[in-house]
Amino acid sequence: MSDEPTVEETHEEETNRLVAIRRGKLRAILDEGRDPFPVGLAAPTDTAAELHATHGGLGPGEETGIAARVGGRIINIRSFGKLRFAVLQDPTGTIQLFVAKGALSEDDFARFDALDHGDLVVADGEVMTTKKGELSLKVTSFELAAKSLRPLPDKWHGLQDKQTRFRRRYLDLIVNEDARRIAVARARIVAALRKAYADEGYLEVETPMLQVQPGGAIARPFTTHHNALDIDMYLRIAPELYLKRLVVGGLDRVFEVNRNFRNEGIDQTHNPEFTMLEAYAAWYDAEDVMAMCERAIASVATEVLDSMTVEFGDTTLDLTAPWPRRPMADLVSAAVGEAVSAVTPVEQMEALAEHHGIEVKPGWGSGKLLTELFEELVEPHLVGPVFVVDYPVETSPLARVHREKEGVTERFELFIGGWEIANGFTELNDPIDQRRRFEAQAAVRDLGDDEAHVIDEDYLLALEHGMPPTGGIGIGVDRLVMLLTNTTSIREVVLFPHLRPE
RNA sequence: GGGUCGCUAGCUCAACGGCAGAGCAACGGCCUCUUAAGCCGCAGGUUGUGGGUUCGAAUCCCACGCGACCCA
Repeated sequence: MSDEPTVEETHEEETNRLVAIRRGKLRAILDEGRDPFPVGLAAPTDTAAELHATHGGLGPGEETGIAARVGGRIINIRSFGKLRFAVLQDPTGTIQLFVAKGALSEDDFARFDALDHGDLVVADGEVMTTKKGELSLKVTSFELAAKSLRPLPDKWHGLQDKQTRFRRRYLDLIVNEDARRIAVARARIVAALRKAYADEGYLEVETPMLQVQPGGAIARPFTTHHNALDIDMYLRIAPELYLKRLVVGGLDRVFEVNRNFRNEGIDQTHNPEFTMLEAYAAWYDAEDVMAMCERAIASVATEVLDSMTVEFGDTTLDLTAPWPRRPMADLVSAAVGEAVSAVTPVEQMEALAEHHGIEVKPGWGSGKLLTELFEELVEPHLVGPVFVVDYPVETSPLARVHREKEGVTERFELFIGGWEIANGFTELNDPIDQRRRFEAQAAVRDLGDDEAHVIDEDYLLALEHGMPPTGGIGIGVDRLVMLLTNTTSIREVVLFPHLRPE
C-alpha cells in the first residue's frame, strides 16, 4: 500500500531521462506485485572479504558446492551472451556474481537483467571460480534489496569534483576507495586513542557542549539561545574547565573525545567543528603528560599502521619515542639570531617583531611577542615529532608557572609534519594565580581581543576547593588522522566538512 | 579580506570567437568466461547565474554564486 505514493509523489520530479528510466523500472517492479524496497530479507551470511580469504586459493574453473549468501551494491555488470558478470560491493570489498541463464528461471534471469548499477541486492549461490580464475558466486537466487533511482559516478574515474565528494559523501564512499580507507582509518585511530587512555585508567566522560560561559581555550565561540531559560549559550570551544572540575571532584584520571566548535575561518586545517581528545591525570606534570602522549601515539601507530614510521607527503616521519623537547625561546633565538626569551625587554621584542613583519598590537608583552615570532618563524618548519616546551605565561592562562624558569609555564605543544598536534601542561591549580591570569586576560579583552579568556568564577570556585597537582593534554584528532592517512586537507578526514550552502 | 584557477551530458574530460564533442554510464541489438570486456546501432546539453560586446559567445568583458590553491 505504501508503495504507490513512492512513485506518485516523486513523479513530477523526473528531471532527467536516466532517472526517468529507473523510475520506469521501479514502476515495472511494482506492476509485477514486487516490492522494490522490501524489508525482512534474509541477511547476508558471507562477506566479500571472508570469501576471498577462505577460497582465495582455488584454481580456475572450480566448483566448490559450498553455499554462500552475500549482500551489497551492484557496481558493475558485464553481459556476455547468456552470461552475466556482476560486481557486488559490500563493506569489506567486492565479489563477482556469476549468473548463467540456465541457472535461473527465465523470469529471474530477466529480473537480473533489469538490475542497474547501484541497485542493492542479496544473492544466494555456490562459491566457484570462473575459467579465468575469478572467485565468484554462482547465483542460484537473488532478491532486489533496494532499487537505486540515480546513476553511479563513472566506474573508472570515480568522483573527482571535490564539492560533490564533500557534499554527497555517500557517493564518494561508494566509488572512491580512498574515501573508505580514510573513514575506516579514522575510526580505528579514535578507537586506539580511547583504548590507550582507558588502558591507563582514564575514565571516559562527557561534559557540556552547551556552555553558559565558553572557556578553556583562546577562541571565538558560536552563540546560540536556550528558549526555556531565555539565555544565550555558547557551543564549547574546549571541555578543559569541566574536565578539571571532575579532577577536583576526585575523578583522578578523565578523558573526553568529542567536538569543539570555534567560530573562525575554514581552510585546509580548520573545520568549524573538530574533534579533540582531552585527558587529565592527577599527580602528573607536563613531563608525565608528554610521556603519556608518546605512549598513546605509539600505540595508535602500532594498531593502525603497524609501524612507527609514516609516509607523509614526500617525507617519512619517525614516531619512535622519545621526541625531543625544545624550549620555545631557544627555537626563536636561533631563528632571529639573538638571544630572546619571555622576559626580554618588550622594546627589544617589539623591534624584532616589526623587523619580521609582525603587526604589533597594543597590550602585547614579551611573552606574546615571543609566541608571535615562534608562530611566524619557527612553527612552519617543525617537521618533528618535537615537543616545544616552556610557553610564555602571557599566552598560557591555564598553565602552571614553570617551577624554575621565569616568565614561562610548564606547557608544551607537539608538532609533527609542521602541524600542531597536541597542547598540554602542568595544570594551574592555584586559584589565586588562576584569578590573576583571568584578570590579565580580561585586560587584554578590554583592549579589543575578543578571543581572550573570560573570567570563570564558577571554575575558580571549584579550584578553591583544591585540585591535586594535575597534568593535562588536548590532542587534535583530525590532524592526527590527516598525519596518519597522509592527507593535507581536513575536509578529507571529516566525513561531512562544512561548506557554504549551494 | 586580496590574488590565481575552475564550474560544459548522470560521471570524467575536450572544444577557447564560427554547426557543443568524446570515453564511461544509459537505451536497442550480437556474443557461455568477462575483469574499465568487446562489437554494431541510437540517444543524451538553459556550457554555474545574470548582464554586456559581437553578424555570431562555452569561448571576450562586467557582476554575482559555489569551490580549489596561494597570500594576509
